[in-house]
Amino acid sequence: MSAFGMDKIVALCKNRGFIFAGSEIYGGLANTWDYGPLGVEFKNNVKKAWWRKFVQESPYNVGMDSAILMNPETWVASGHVVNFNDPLMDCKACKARFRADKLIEDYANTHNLADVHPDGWSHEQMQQYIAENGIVCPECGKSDFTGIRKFNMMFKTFQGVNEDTASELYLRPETAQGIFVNFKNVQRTTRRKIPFGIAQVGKSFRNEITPGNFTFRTREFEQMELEFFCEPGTEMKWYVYWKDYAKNFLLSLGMTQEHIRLREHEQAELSHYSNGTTDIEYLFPFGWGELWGVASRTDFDLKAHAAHSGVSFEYQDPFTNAKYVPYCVEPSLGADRVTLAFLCDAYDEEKLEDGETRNILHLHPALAPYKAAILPLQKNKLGDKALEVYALLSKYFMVDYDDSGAIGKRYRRADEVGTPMCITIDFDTLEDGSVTVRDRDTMAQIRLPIDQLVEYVNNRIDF
RNA sequence: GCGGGUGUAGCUCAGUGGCAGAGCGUCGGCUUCCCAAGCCGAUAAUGUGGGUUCGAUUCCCAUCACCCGCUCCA
Repeated sequence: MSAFGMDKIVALCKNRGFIFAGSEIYGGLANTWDYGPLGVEFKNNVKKAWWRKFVQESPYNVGMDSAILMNPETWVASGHVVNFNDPLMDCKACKARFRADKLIEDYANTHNLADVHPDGWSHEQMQQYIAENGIVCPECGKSDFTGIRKFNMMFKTFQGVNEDTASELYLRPETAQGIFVNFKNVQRTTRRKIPFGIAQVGKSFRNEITPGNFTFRTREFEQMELEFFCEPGTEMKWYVYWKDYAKNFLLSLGMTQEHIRLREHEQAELSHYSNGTTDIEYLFPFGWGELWGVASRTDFDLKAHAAHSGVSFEYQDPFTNAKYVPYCVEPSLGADRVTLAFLCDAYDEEKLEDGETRNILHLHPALAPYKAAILPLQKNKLGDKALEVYALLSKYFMVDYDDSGAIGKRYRRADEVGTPMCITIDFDTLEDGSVTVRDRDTMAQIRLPIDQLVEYVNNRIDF
């Protein structure tokens, strides 16, 4: 377990403008969160870092940004319409909740009724079967259920003016399908040869039954997904490759190694489409939580869309002329989750020699909302010079300017939001054009000419 | 969704059936000028909606939100 509770993280986020509760003035809306001025910088930095490693610096991958609203047939093909749709019923006596199809399956199994498969049944059929066979609540043994309520994890909305079934749309529950349906477009226009990948960052929506743990599980969330296409038979090599690549990404941005673990799914736990899945988990204050799902998905997705749309997703290898539907390895990362993980990992309360405590975020400089704080040691006489330095650096970086209160207090303010460098302007600055750069983590101070600051900060934020 | 708990200032907490308080923070002024100094001043709150009452932040009901546990979870 981490040393600090989530309440400390939430309090810091609220106090310093990282994350606010959503729609607060109207009494809030459960489990929605708004990123404030510092939070949006921080999260954008996380996304930029991911994009740099997975698109910009990758010899294999290209990016795209697909629409949230997609033709509903997409979700029929992907299986989400069927599998994201649970028939729920509650026991009125003991308030326990069950899936009606599971109740019937369990009943069929214990009574050796091999030909009872409720998968394709209507709700009326299931309800009638439960009543006729006197299926009882596994919890309390009574037979007093509510009616079946359809629970679909996908958010539904309407396109156009008519709110009828024909204009029904879903908000995408994952970004991946937007990549799959564009596979041919991207491959043709970029002239990529297998193996190559398509990356995307974007919002997804799932009507989770139980969200919670701050921004860890919300109904609206942002994903950073890569769909990597390779030749069948090579997928295990790439599966291992991206698993390592993903873990190294977290480590290169300073995440504590002991707070990361890779959990390989058991054979029985694997989804029907996967022949290998690993969760990269982080040790949050509330326990281990999944950050990154790395799954070998075989040719399930492309084949499903090919079958449903009638469009062929066959790829012809230009060297061997062999034709095949590519296999896919999918490392899928939660943007809000990994941002929260970096935040929890960076949070610390340091006891100082004088007995005082300072709150500090040891964020990697690449992720910190502000790269530097510009602090004039004296407001009236040094303010103009300090604003010059601010103008110079703000062309390239997010920097803060703070001239209120004692210098020590301003250092603490900067420490608390993870600003890695504090640049102080003093009376010598007016004479020789040099400033003091104070390091957040070591508190060490060095003297630098103003014209070397941009290069210095640039080196510090590299990863 | 179920059970329990909690809602007072930006934060942490007092308090009362009859004018709602402190510390911290924030802002302004004076002073100081390299690690939360000091003084002066300012700032702002009873989650929401009903009910009982002459009067409710306080008592009752509902609702919303949050926390803990359960349940669920591509």
